[in-house]
Amino acid sequence: MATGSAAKKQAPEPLVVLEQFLPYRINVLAGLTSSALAQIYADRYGLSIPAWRVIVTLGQYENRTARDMAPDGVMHKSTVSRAVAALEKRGLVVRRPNLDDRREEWLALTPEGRAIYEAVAPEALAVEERLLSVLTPQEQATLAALIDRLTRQARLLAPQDGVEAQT
Amino acid sequence: MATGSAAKKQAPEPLVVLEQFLPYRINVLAGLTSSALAQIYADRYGLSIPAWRVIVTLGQYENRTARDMAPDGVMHKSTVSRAVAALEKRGLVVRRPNLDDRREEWLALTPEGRAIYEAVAPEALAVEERLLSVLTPQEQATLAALIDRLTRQARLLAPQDGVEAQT
DNA sequence: CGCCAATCGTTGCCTGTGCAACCAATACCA
DNA sequence: TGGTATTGGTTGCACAGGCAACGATTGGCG
Repeated sequence: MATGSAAKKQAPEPLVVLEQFLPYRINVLAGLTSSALAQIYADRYGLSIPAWRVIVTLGQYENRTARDMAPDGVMHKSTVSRAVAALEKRGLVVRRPNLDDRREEWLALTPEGRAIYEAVAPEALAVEERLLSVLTPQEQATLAALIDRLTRQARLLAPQDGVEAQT
Repeated sequence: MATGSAAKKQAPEPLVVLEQFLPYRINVLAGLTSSALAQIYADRYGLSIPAWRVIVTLGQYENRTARDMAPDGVMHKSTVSRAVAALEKRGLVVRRPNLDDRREEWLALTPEGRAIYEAVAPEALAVEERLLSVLTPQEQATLAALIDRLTRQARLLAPQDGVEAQT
């Protein structure tokens, strides 16, 4: 089996080459982009990733419930809960009870929250743009489509989101 | 200013649409693939992501130092340190002092470690394959190339050092 | 109508990990 | 040669976030 102890200290038979393993490469890319963005929304505005997502979602939809912040279970509900609590304490988000269903609450940006949103969003978009600047528009579209298909497939392979469905 | 308060409770002017924001989508995909893989190496073999990476790297290169486990600062050195310590305690990895430079130590898989490697690796590859099964070989190559270019670019935009792994 | 199940959101607990300070060993250089 | 800078690796500290149990409310079905 294999080449014994020749060449360059390669193990008997390398089954996985990490640098070519797709999940690894996606994770590395995700980490790098997160890190690039964190320079902006964390360092400069004191926003965590969950907080940033809440802000952006509310900037997009005006008012939403906490559950809507994590459309596909992308964030855990406890994560959302704490992010919203922090934003509320900072006066960036307000809650109004939903009188039709008092289990949930409406969330919305305060003027201060919207101000931050309008400051951070363009900067985030600028980072995205610099990132994508190495791809042609054509390639960007291709990438988006591929990511979509992979994401759909990954959702099938990942553990069901209804994990907490059983009491 | 835009359409006022028409339609569907859209905010004044949505600057960022989260679902189309590339860093977000990459992060979501990364999270899903990690989650799919975690079913295997975490649930079934009790390996964290850092531990998995150490095992794979050692399966690939026989012996390496701890620093080699994180080629581009992909993992923080403290993360590697603790992962190695845990693997050593479980008897999956051994350390030999490097007499030429006693600051570092050589790492290698024990027979038990290699056994786990040989059990986990094929399963991980199977997940990758199921993931990629929605793409043609052509598309897979395209994706790999695009990810590479994005990763290179992201490395320029990210702060020179710390990047972390998704859980 | 009444009871059980499901849903929204919060919180205590615990693990993982980034950060920075630190130790030991080596490299660099005047 | 001696002193300082660098590097490999570890560890205390703090904090984020997943999990699960919980309270409150609502829905569904007999």
